[in-house]
Amino acid sequence: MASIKLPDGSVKEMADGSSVMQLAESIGRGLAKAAIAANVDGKLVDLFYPLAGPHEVRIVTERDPDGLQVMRHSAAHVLAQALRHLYGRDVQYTIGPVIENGFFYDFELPPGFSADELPKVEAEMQKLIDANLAFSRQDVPPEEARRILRGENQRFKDEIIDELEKAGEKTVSVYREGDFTDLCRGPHVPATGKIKAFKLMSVAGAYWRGDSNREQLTRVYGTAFFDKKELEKYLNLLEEAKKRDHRVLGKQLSLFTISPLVGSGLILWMPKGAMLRYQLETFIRQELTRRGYQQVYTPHVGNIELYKRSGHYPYYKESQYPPIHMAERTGPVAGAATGPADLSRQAALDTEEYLLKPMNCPHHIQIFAAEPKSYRDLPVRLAEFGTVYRYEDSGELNGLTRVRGFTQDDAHLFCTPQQVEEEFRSTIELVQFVFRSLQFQDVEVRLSLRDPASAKFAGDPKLWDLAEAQLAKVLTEIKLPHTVAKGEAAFYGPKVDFIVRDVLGRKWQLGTVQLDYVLPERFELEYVGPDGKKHRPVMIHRAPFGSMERFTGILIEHFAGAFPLWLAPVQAAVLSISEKSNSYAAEVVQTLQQAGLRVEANLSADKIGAKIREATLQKVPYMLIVGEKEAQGRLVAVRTRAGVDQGQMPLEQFIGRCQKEIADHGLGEAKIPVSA
RNA sequence: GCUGGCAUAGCUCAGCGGUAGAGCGCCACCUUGGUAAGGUGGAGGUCCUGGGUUCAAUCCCCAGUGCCAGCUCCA
Repeated sequence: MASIKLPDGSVKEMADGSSVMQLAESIGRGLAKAAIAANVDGKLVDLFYPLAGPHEVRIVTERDPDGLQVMRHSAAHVLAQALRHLYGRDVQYTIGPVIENGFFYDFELPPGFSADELPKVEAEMQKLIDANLAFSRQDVPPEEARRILRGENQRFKDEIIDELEKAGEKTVSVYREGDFTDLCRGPHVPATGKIKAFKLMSVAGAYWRGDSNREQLTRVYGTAFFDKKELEKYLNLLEEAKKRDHRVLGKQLSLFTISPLVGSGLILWMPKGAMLRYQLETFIRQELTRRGYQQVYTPHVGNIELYKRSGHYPYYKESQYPPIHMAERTGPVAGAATGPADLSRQAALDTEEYLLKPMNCPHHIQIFAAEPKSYRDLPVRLAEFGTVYRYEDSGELNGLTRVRGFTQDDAHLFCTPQQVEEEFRSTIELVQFVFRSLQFQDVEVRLSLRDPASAKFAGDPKLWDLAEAQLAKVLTEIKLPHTVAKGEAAFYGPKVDFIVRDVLGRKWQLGTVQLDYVLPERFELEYVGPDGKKHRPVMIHRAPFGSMERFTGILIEHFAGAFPLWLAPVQAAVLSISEKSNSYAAEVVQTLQQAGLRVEANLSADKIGAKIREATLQKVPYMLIVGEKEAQGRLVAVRTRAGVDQGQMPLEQFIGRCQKEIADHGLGEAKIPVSA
């Protein structure tokens, strides 16, 4: 007998070999109808899975997130089947997993396949869904699976089967629906009719096995839901997300631009974007002063020897702008060497090469090393908004979030080994403070460690172990939930990264705190300890924003362009009712500017409705409507960008409220109360 | 870097083998209007760049550049 324990704690006895479906039916017709798959002892299985002996079983239905995943995976199979029908047996299907908002499947397709074909593919899929083809499963030895899939003319599957075999699998599973056969772990929906609403989203390239040296496949993305309304909701969400895209808002709100003539990935900050950035920088600067940092400035280039010494050059040669060769300036004409001194000078110039700096740490290290240090001086915290240049592959560039020139809100802390944990803790707290101040909720904290198997990581493994242990200890002490990523460390040390998503769901690393025992070693940094002897300091690299460009990009999306008052490039728009009120409007502007507020006036011949509309679209926090009534009483009529008419108030009162709102960085959905 | 798509007015986009359009924006005039679009007129284009096919190319072909999506990479 199969003894089935259900989620409500009850136990059901069934004949051995009874299927999950039979179990569901025995519980209720409704459940059987809604059943998609089942969770048996923690494992997802098909409805035809046979039960024997004691089990804990939970029927997975359409309402269960697992059910959605199973159905989407089945949709991927239907996609493959449809492509096979349309393009023949040469179509190679490789892998087709479920992803966060849908699924994809990678194919080798006839050349010329493009997104234009998707409607045709969708139509074929719909036919297969309408046919309500049942899924079936067969467990076979690897050799048999190989034979079956070769019979289907599939060559990529061999490689997958080989791996499964190597991993010790004695049997592998093959699923069929209608005339389509695929190697698959399962489970699947009972029949294709369970796929109620689906859409193919896009076509893109992808490498077989994610290896850029191997076959380039065609990846078809799709999504599916149990309900047409759910699908529509999702598609609407995507539309809304596009409107928040910082590249779109950056243009609409005149925040930044990129000119191909200047260069790809090089950001031109327009006045409004620059003001936003200036406010962020001011905010950080104040924080740094409070926390005992010292500001420094360093140049945008550095001798290549500096980076050879630091180790950056060999590691990151690929993604640097090519070195500037001085030799090109000292050819035969320019050289005109006449004496031995000139010759040696020219020889030196000939070999000199400069890099646009890919990072600031080597420069800061030179500042630290410029004067002898005592343990009494430590920790030394050197901060700079340092602009760095990295030659990213063209395909990587993306608005403000992936660029070739960017400014880090960088700092390097030099401390004694005893100070490491405290300094590390306080920098983590600084990053958290920054994120909190900007109302970021959804931040992934990632502890990035080295991969001992990789040659990428420099320095003494013992120091790595120490550094990694220190980071983990601090994270545990401050109870900061985090993920761990092996192999993601910087070449010189482990780090804690703060990662957020953009509106399209892509993850970006913003803040970072990195522990480094390697660079102090390479540059032979030292300080004199209480014992009068030389000791080696430890470095912490940290950037709460990460880069001003990327952070600003994410911030634009975060606020959908409606920045809190303290950040808004224009804080108030003064709108005159008619040109008769223009002189008072100008006076209001001047008064507000004198009070330190950022104001724009609209004195045009437009009607007030049009002026309000324009300022609202520009997401200006406050609109001050001024007509003859206001002019007489030195008043302003306040309207928020959210569309709330807050009525008239004395000009001075408005200023006072703004100053208060700015000072406490309150989120500016125009929260000035009408009374008080 | 790879695969695919796209590139037309300041912006968003339509269009066609016979040298080009809309809406918004801009400018001017009229209007002086009280909380999300007043009216009229006007200016504005190397149809991304370079080759090729053609009597003729913005359109078709090739190459390049840039952008978009994904992959790969990522300090």
